[in-house]
Amino acid sequence: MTTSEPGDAKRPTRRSSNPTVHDVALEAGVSPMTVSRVLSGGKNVRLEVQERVARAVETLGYHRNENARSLRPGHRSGLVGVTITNIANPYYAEMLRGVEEIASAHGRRILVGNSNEDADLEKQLVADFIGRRVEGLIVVPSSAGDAAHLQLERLGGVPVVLASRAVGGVSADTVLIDDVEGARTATAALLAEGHRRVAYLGQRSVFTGRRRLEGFTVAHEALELTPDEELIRVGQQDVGSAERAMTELLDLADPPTAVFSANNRNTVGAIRAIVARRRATAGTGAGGGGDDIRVAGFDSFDFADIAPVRLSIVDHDAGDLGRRAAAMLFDRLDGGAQPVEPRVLELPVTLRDLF
Amino acid sequence: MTTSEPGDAKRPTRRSSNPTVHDVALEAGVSPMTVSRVLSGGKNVRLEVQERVARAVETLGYHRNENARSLRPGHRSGLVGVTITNIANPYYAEMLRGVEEIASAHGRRILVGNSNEDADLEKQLVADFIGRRVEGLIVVPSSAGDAAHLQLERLGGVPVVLASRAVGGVSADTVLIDDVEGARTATAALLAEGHRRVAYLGQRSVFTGRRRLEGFTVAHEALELTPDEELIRVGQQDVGSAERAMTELLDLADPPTAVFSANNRNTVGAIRAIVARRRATAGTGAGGGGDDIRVAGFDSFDFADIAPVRLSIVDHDAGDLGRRAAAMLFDRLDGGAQPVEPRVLELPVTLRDLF
DNA sequence: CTGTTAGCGCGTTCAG
DNA sequence: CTGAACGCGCTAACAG
Repeated sequence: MTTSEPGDAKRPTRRSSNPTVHDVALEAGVSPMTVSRVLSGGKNVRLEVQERVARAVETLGYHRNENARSLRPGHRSGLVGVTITNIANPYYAEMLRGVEEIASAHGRRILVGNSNEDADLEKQLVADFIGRRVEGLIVVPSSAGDAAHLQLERLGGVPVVLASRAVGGVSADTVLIDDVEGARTATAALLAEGHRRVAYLGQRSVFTGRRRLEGFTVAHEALELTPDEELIRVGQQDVGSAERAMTELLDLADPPTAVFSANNRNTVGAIRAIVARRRATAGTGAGGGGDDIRVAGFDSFDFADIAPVRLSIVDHDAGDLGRRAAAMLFDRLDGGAQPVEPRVLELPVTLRDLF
Repeated sequence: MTTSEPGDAKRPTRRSSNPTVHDVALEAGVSPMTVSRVLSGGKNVRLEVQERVARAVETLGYHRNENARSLRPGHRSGLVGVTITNIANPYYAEMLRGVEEIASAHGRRILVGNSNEDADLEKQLVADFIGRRVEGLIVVPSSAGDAAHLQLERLGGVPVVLASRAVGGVSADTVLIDDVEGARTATAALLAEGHRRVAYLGQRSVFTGRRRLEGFTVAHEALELTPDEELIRVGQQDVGSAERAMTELLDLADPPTAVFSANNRNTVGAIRAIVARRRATAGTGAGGGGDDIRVAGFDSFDFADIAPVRLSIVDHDAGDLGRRAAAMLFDRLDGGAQPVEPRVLELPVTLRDLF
């Protein structure tokens, strides 16, 4: 044993490291336990002693070690894990803010990870979060790969809320937006105006994309129409590829007269293509394609209301999505007795004409 | 050797709680220490035993408790705290993604808090983060209130990197973008085109706002001009108020012929006002204000390149800001011997004409 | 190659 | 009103 200091103190007064209750106790001339008591409200401690301790805390710049604290039985970590497929996406950023707002109100902090649509990465994140003893998880599930790691049993009983997307085979609390209805309404509006060649710009591999394509199809079927496969373009992830896809559509022998776009990246790309075409054919009197194309799209964006096309937007509040998901989680965490079976919430959307 | 248990187990086999090394050890028929060894690479453990342990881990759904782990001396928490004035702002969202990317590459997770431009909230967040033993902090300092809590001494030696904004009186690593130069260049471009009544839309209370206004002023002074105070509008936080401010400017007896806007909210608002005015005076031949106003603004946005005005944009990469800030932090954390004095990095911007 | 001991910072339990 | 002891989960350091 033998660090064997001459004046051997049990604790060799470490300057560099963080001060502990012990250090504060020394400084205040009391026992660690008294410090602990003061820190948790000061019940049963003389006022004078409380002040002495408070002063010591101040002098030493003491911060109670939450990690050590959460080690005690019964104590919770105060942490919630959030994994998002792309933090930089303004939509999810707003969702994240909603989550943070509610978590904060419930005295929790959020650990945030970016899964980049990669199920393996997501799995690692979740495992790490559980290792840090998060009390719950909010997950925007990645579209690619297996999702077995989200099974409740695999999570060691940590409750999870799926946001924005559901996952096949995983039964958990889920908050979605009404993708099908939004897409259906928007498409129906285009068809009602008489358009019969309506293009679809979006995804098919992502959950929301599938649902929005379904709404697009359903709207057609309600009028006993069948969407032309040639007009369905999927897989564009960014504005650039969306613009190219739209340009291709405009170049068709029988181009669309309207387009429904399943997300704002595609909407912006489509409008760019339309504007570019309009400029190109400006003086020619050709009128070839770009003019008076009607657009409807999911999700708003900065300039939606002064876009130079006739535009309708399927609106919904990402912040609300985050708040609802968080509320659902804390309902399980803090609420009393909960129903065991998972709940699915589908948030409504509204169609807004911007012309 | 004493499993020593007729009746009394030291550990009463808790089903509900998370399994521990102890539980895994029991399941695998080894000691906790062996489990620990396997978990940290399996050095000096027979392969057969490793497999047995691995199986036990799998069966029990064991996750190593990182909080307990980080309690051991020398061990670090693997956490970095990030406070942002507004997570939902796409600009900061992208910055956050940059931070996450680098943190992830360095094996750290990020704790994220929203300060909402409130110094008190920011202080609480920072205190809480330190309580959780974050290894470092990345802070977008709030504009309102005192910032004493960001002093290195108050932080108990936890390194902090200030991002996007500096703070008076706080000397810490800082990553800024070149606000002054960006604003100067953009304004100079307008003046070079002959404009003599150039408006300013932005802030004065926020650090970046002050710097951008400075650039605006400097550009004028370089030509021995003085900006007209009447054309300087500050305090608009959102698109709506920016639009109103711009409308007021257009209503002046001697309206501006160009406008420099210090952020994208203001730019979008300005363009809206201009477009609205243009529409209102369309048939009248009055030409009153809205037409051919020239715009230059800080920060890009969705539709910048098809905006219906002559527009220039001061561009910079928020993701890069985040990556640089994080890199600076990890330079101190993981890099060997570091310079003690704080470093300030000013990222360049570029002016881009979109017409 | 494997197990035992001890203690990281904190707070509950029980004595004084 | 205050303090001592114990253990939360984990892993260096030291036996064996």
